[in-house]
Amino acid sequence: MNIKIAIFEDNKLIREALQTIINNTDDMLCTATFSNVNQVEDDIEFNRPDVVLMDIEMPGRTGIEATRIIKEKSPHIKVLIQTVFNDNEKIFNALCAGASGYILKSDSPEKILQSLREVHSGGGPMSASIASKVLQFFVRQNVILVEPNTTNCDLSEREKQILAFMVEGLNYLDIADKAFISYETVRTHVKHIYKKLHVACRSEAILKARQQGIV
Amino acid sequence: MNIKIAIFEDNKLIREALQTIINNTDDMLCTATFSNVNQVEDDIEFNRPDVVLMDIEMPGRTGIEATRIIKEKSPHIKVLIQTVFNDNEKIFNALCAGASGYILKSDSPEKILQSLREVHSGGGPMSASIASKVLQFFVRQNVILVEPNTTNCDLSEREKQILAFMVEGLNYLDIADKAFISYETVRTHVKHIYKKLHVACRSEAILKARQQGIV
DNA sequence: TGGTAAATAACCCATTGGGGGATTTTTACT
DNA sequence: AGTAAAAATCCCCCAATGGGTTATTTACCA
Repeated sequence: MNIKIAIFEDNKLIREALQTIINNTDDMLCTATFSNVNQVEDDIEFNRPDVVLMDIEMPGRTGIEATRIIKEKSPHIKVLIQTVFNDNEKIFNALCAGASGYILKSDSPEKILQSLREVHSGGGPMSASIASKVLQFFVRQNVILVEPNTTNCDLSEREKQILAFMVEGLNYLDIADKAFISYETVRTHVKHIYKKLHVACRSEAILKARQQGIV
Repeated sequence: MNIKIAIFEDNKLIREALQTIINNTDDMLCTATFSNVNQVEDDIEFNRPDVVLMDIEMPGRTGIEATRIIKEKSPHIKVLIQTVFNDNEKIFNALCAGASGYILKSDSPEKILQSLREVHSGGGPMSASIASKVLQFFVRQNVILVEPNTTNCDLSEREKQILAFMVEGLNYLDIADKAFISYETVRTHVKHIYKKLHVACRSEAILKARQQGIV
């Protein structure tokens, strides 16, 4: 029943402190600790934790790379990133790598334990101040490029069909065959689709289609 | 020198209260107030504010639509969204529409004035609790689709130059002129860039370049 | 000193995208 | 019912893009 936790942390003192804290908690068990992520694939393979507490800064491979590897191999394992830094881009990268939550090392033990429980139950704990900065970073960096469901979906049924074929990777000729219309008609539809979606090329249209669930 | 502010707010009491607060502040001037956004194009055209204080919920066209229109026509105008709601999706949509910041109507006048100054100077004020919720919403909704800095940046200096020209919107011929090389060489570089960035077309390359700060 | 990477350049060819224009069918609205 | 708008269909022209291949020169590194 206990939450099985693995710790990746290069600092021995911190590592052992975390282990002690976790093992003195009723509903948790620290089943393994590691001082680096160089064998993270094997470590995870053999240890099978529920949650990984991951230091973002480590000698050799970083915690972000390790997070990506873990989430690729075992998407069900939650990763809680822990760091001394408050670096928007690092946090951003960690989130992209699949981290479930993000806490600071300065957070209290109670906060850490609570965050471990939260990620385990599917939540995404993150200190509000961190979240605010990251969001601003997103907006500034134009990471948020999705136009939400407003201007689109005035695609006609036929246009949606054509777009779906495009998402499948078909070229105009193949789409023409599948849709029983001429090559030129496909092109006309595609032009209309681009205008309505405000895109200029195929891959942008596909991106939007996916993001907005038009397909 | 004053920050010129336009208010869009359907509630007359709130609208006039905001106007009074702003006009009693040294560095700000409320140059116009509107009870709806149905003529927002013209309103902005004639009024030319620095910052727009926008109610998200209004009869007729919503503040989100208005925000998108404003940012399309006048990207330099900052929009500060104000609402009684704390709805992740609404906030998300507002951000996508180009809003610079997001505050609650329950925020104090001081907070509102401070936020107006922040957006005007390029910041993105947002209550930390709102940001946290929105971020979690993003992660859950898989809005964040960006592959962070992993495989790229092995671009050569020359390739980065070419990519920068592409970001500026130049075509092959113009890039060739600017870089003092032949059209064909530009094309060769571009092909290499695409391979290294794992993209298949110009706009994808530009997207990655922006997101990963290669430019 | 030989191999590798980068920069340069050229060729061929298919596909794509943008600009028109045109006709017919369907839908919608008065 | 009649008309206007939108959708669907088709065609042409042409510039730009993307992929592949090959080749030469330079520079650097092991």
